[in-house]
Amino acid sequence: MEVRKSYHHGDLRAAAVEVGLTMLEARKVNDLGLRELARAIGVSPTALYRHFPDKEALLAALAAEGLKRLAAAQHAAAAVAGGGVAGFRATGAAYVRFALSNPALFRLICASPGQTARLGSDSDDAMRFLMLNARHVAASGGPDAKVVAARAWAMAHGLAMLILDGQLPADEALIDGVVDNYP
Amino acid sequence: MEVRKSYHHGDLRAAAVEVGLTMLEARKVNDLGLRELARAIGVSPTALYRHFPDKEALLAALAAEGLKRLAAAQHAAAAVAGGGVAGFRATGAAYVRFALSNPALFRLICASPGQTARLGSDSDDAMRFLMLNARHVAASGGPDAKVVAARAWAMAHGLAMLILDGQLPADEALIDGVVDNYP
DNA sequence: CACTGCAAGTTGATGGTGTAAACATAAATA
DNA sequence: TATTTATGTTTACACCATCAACTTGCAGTG
Repeated sequence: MEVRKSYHHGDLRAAAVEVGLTMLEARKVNDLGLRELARAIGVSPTALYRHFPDKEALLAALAAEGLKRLAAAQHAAAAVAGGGVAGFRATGAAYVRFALSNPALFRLICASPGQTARLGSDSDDAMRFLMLNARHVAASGGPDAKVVAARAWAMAHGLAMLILDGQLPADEALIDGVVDNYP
Repeated sequence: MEVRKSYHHGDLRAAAVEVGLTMLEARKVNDLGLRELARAIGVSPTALYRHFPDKEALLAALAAEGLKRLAAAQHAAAAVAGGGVAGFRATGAAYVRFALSNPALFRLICASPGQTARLGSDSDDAMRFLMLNARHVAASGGPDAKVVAARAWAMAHGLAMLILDGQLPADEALIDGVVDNYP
């Protein structure tokens, strides 16, 4: 972390997000502290309160940036795999891979609710893609599209969480088996 | 909480677990504090250190008791539903229902790793039941039994977590749809 | 029964946290 | 240039987990 010459920082908010994300990369649990972050940036703890009302808002900003990166990773994976079911599965695999590569950030994303995703609505971009594929699968005479979507999301999410919590082994073959041949 | 007359408590360890579990019932996140618990029991904070090496061990004791209750709930549900696939699904539904009814405790259970479950081994009782059913399903020409087991667990776990984190609605119909018709 | 040892409580202190209030500085604006 | 305003700093408070040293009373032995 570089030393800052001027009394004012320049863009403390951006620095907080950037340094915060960097610090999160190195940990398995989401235990980032406000004072700790301020120390790393080289600023007094209370300076952060000029840019975030409280610690929760700070973490929410980190989570928002993390969510963007997750979405980008999913987009990229889907693009590589092409459309259709292959793209759908690639999206799920990317979700799990992102979680395993960024444990603390992923946990932070989950813990920052934003708002409850309404499975039917096309609120989010990822949600739109999820429902699109779910409808496609459901069309060929299966259960309701919402159920298909919830199942796919839950499976990827549960797999990621169980591995992160050390309750399932981070076995690549297992992950592929679970994600790649569903539905 | 009753007042204690004697200098010594009698069975502080048991009281800590009991009161701790009671306090967890009232919260959505696992933010139980050591001092807070001691206060509720009516004992000095450091007294707990005679029975637990640190806060983590305290929480692990709570998690262990919670795991017993989860297992009991699953057993009961399976017994009611009878054996076979119906019992299997009932186990999954009980898992989700337990999580929704005891959010903080469930999160605590997940956060206390114990040891990584080896999906093949019959280490745990619940694990044995899971693998038994997975083998049954897998026998009728499907994917590997381990994959079936991981999928079922991940789906129940993911569904519970997404609802707890407010990312999926706690819609009873959705839960039934996801769990009841799988696999 | 008296004495003694040890388990299980206590108080007090240390360094950590998030956050509020008052003050200081530099940049922007009139 | 003078003043307002955004953005820092210091200080202080209440809370937390944990350590060390002290106290209490039950249990077992002489």
